[in-house]
Amino acid sequence: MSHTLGIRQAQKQKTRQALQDAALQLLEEQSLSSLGLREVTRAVGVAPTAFYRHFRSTADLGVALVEEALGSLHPMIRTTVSTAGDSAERIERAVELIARHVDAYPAHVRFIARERHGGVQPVREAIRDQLARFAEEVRAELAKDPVSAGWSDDDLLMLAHLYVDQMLSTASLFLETLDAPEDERARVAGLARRQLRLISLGRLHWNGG
Amino acid sequence: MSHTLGIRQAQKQKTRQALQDAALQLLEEQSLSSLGLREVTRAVGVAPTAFYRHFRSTADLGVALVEEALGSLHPMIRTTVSTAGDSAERIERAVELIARHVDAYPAHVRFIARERHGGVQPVREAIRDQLARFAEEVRAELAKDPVSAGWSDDDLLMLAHLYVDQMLSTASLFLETLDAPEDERARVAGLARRQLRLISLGRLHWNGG
DNA sequence: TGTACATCAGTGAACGCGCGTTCACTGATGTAC
DNA sequence: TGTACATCAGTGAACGCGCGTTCACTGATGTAC
Repeated sequence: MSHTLGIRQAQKQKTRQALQDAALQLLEEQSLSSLGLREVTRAVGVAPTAFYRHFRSTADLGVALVEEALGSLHPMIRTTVSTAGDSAERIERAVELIARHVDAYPAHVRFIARERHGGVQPVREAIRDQLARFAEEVRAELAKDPVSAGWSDDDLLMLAHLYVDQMLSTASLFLETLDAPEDERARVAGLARRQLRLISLGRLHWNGG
Repeated sequence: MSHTLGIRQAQKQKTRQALQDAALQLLEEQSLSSLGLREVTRAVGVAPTAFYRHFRSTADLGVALVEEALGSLHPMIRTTVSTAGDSAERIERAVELIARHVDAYPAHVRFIARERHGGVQPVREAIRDQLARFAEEVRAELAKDPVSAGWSDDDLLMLAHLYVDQMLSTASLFLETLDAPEDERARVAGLARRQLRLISLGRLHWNGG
C-alpha cells in the first residue's frame, strides 16, 4: 500500500505540482533564465510568497522539472533500444516511440532541449547527469545484444551517447512538426529512420576502438 | 579597394560591435531571453537609449549575433569535410579543427548551442536557417567524394545533417573542457573521433535510402 | 577654402511598471493527552 | 471523544530596485554651394 498523505501534505503537493505545470507552460515561449516567480504564482492563482513554501528559486523549480521530464523519458528510452525484432523493426519502433512521446509530453521535451544548454547552471547539470544515466542504461541494453561481441565498455558507451543524442535531436525535430501538416512529420520520421540505419550499419562493421 | 567609411559611420559601427561583444560576454551566464538592454549598454558605457540607434530589441541583437557566430563557423565546417587525405586523417583533422574553433570563439559556440533551442523565436529561426545552409554546403562537399557514388541527394543531405549535429555536439563538449585538465579534452577528442569513425563506417556500407 | 545648413549617434531626465524578497499574520490541519 | 496547543501552507502589505521606452536635446560630422 502506498502511504496516504494527510490533508495538509496532499494540498501542498497539489500546489507544488500546479506551480510546476504552470512553469512548464510558461516556458514554451521563454527560457528558464527569464522565468519570473511572480509570473508562475500568478498563473496558478496563489500569492507570490507561496512560491517559497515549495522552491528556493526558479532555478530550484527548474531542477524539479528536470526530474519530472526525464522521469517520463525513462521507459521510452529503454523500450527504444530493446533488442526484440530485426534491425528495421527496431528502428521503426524507436522512431514511432519518440514521435508518440513528443505528442504526449511536448512541454517536457521542449524544456529539456531548451535548458540542456540553457543559462541556468544547476539545471544544465541536472540534465547532463540524467542523460549520462540514460546513456549508461542504453549501454547496458546494447551489451546484451550479440552484435556487441568484442566491443569494449567504452565503445559501447560512445555508441550509447550517439543514440541518446540522436533521440533528442529527433524529438526536437518532431516538436517543430506539432502544428505542421502530416507529410512534414513523415519527412522527419523518414530522416530519423535513415540516420538510425546509417548508425546501425556503422555499428555492424565496427572493428574496435 | 574596400569602401572607406566616414568618421560617423566608423564610430557607429564600433559602438555596434561593442554592444555585440558585451552581449556575447553577458550571455555566458544567462540566456538571450533574460538579457536586458540596460545591462548591455552599461557594460559598454553608453546611455541605454543609444541601444536603439543599432537594434530594435535584444532579439534583434541576437539575430545579428547569429550571423556573426555562424559566419565564423563557415570556413571551419568547409575544411572539416574536405575530401583530402584518408578517412582517419580527415577525422583527426575535423576534430582538431573543432577543438581549435572552440578555443578561438568559445562565446560564439556557447551562444549557438544555447540559443539553437532557446526561448527567442527569431533567433532560433536564424540559427536553423544558417545550419540548413551549412548542411547544404556539406552535402555539396560530400557529393564530390567517390564514396558517394549511388547516393541520392536526399540521403546525402541526411548524412550532412548528421555531421553538422555531430560537430555541434562535439563543440559543446569541448566547451565544457575549457577549464578542465588536458586529459579531459583528450577524452572528448577520442570520443568524437570514434563517433565520426562509426558514422563513416555506416557511410561506407550504405546501400540506398 | 570657407560658410551655412542638415544629419544623426549618443545624451540624460522622466515615466510607469513588475520584479524578488521581508515580515508578521491567519486559520485549517495535526498531535498529545 | 474532546480539548488545548503546535505546526505550517498560504496571505497581503510593503520595500527598494532596475527595467524598457519616450522625448527633446546636443554637438560633431557631412554636404551643398
